[in-house]
Amino acid sequence: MSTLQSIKGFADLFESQSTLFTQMEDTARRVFGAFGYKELRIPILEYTELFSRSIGTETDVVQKEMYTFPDRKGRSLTMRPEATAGIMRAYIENNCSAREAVSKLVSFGPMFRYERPQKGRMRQFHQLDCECLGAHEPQADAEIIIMLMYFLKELGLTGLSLELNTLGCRACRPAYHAALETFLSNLESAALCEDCRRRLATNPLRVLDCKEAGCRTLTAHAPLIRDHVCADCTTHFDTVLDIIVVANIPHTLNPRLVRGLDYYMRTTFEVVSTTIGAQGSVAGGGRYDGLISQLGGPNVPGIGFACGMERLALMMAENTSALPRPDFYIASLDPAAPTVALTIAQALREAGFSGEISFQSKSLKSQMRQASKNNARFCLLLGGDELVANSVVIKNMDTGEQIVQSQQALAVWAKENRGVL
RNA sequence: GCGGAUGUAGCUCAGUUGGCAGAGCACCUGGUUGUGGCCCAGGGGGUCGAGAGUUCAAUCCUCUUCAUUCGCCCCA
Repeated sequence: MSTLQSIKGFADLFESQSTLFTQMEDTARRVFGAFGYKELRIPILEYTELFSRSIGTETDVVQKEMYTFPDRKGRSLTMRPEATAGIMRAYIENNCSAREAVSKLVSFGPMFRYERPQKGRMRQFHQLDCECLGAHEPQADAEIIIMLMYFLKELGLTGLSLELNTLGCRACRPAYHAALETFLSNLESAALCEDCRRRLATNPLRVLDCKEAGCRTLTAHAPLIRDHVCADCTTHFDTVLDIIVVANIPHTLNPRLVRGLDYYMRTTFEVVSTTIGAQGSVAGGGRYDGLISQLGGPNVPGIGFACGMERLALMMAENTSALPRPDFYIASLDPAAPTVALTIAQALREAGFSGEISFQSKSLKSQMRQASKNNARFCLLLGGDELVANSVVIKNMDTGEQIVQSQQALAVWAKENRGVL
C-alpha cells in the first residue's frame, strides 16, 4: 500500500462526474428554494456524542461505521456520518426556534462511513439534505415528499418508486414492538436465517425487512405497524396519504419499510431505484418529532430526508449535456511563440473568449492534432514567417477556412466579429 | 466484519501442460493529403500488483499480502 494512493472508498471526481454534482446542487437550490428552503453549511467534524445521542447507540452506523478519533485535547470527534444531527445542533445552538416558527433548511456535502465500498456506496459519499423544523402538521410531511419527487423529476430521473410507511409515535410504538417480539419469539427461531436470528436481539423490526424467502413466508402474517398505531398516528398518516394521492404521486405502501436511524417516527419514506445495483435506495427520510428536545433543544417537531448524490449520479450518468466548447486554441511553431501566445490569449480572454495555448512548439501536424482534440472552434497558429510578420493565422476548425490578422489587433478584431471568433 | 471475481503497455484486454512479453486504441517520427480528422510505413514505451516458496527456468503452479470490483450486512 502506497501513501500516494487515495484512501479506500474516497474518490476523485473529474469533470464528467463533478458536473453531475454541480448540476444536482444547482437544481436543488432552485427547486428547494422555490419551497422556501435556505442553504445551511455545517461543519464536517462534531463531537461524537452528538451522533451517538441522535442516531442511536445501538445502530450499526454508530457502533461500527463512524470515523471517530480524539483531538489534541483528548475530546472524541467524529466525521459526520449524516447531516441531520449537525443541522439539529446548529438549529438549537443558534436559537432558530425563537426567530422563526418554521425553519426550512437545505444542506449538501460529504459524509463519512467506514463501510466496505461497492457500487453506489463510498466511505466518503455525498448527501443532499432537507429539513423542515417547526411543523407537526401532516401537510408538512406531504409537502416535503412532493418536493423530493419534484426534485428527482427535475433531474430527469425516471424508474424510481416511492415507498411509504408510518412507524407510530412514542405512545404507540412500544406496544407494537412488544407484539412483534411476541410473534417472533413464537416462531421456530431455527427456521429464520442466521442474520434474522441475530436481528431478533438487536433490531426486531429488521426481520420484517429480510430478503430471504424463508423468512418472508415465516413473517408473512407478522403484526404490521399500521394496525397497531394510535388514533392520532393513523389520522396523521391517512392525511399524508390523501394529499399524496390527490397530488397524483405514484407510491406504494410498504408496511415493512424500516429506518436505520433511531430518531424516526410516524411518516417514513424511501425512494428506490432498481437500475443502479444492490444499493438502490436513492433517498430516504421521515419525521423525527422529539429529536430536538432529546438533544436539549426546544420541543420542536421536524421532518426531513437525505439523498445519496453518488446514487443519483449513477442514474444521471448517461444524461450529460455537451461540455462547452472553447473558442480558441493557440498552437506554436516556434520555441519563442508561446511567450507571445500568452499575451494574445489574455487579450482574447479579456475580450470575452475562452481558450488555451499549447506551451510546446511541436510539429505542425502534431499541433493540429492537439487542436482538433481540444475541440476549439478556432486554431491560432503562431510562429515562423507569421511571427516575424507580427501576425497570426486564424483557422476555422470546422470549415478549414483561414485568415491572417495582426497580433496587436487580434482581440479588437475578434470582439468586433464575435460571431466569427 | 463475511463471500465471489479481477490485477499483464497510458486505456481496453489477449496469452503460455511453466521456456526471450502480445493485439487494438492512444502517443511520437516520417510519407500521403487541401496545414488536423482518412490512409501507409516506422518508433518509444511493461520490475506481467507486491513478497515468499517449488523449479534448471515462474507472468503462468503454491502460500501470503495489497489493491480494485460485485454481492452480504447496513444505509442514502
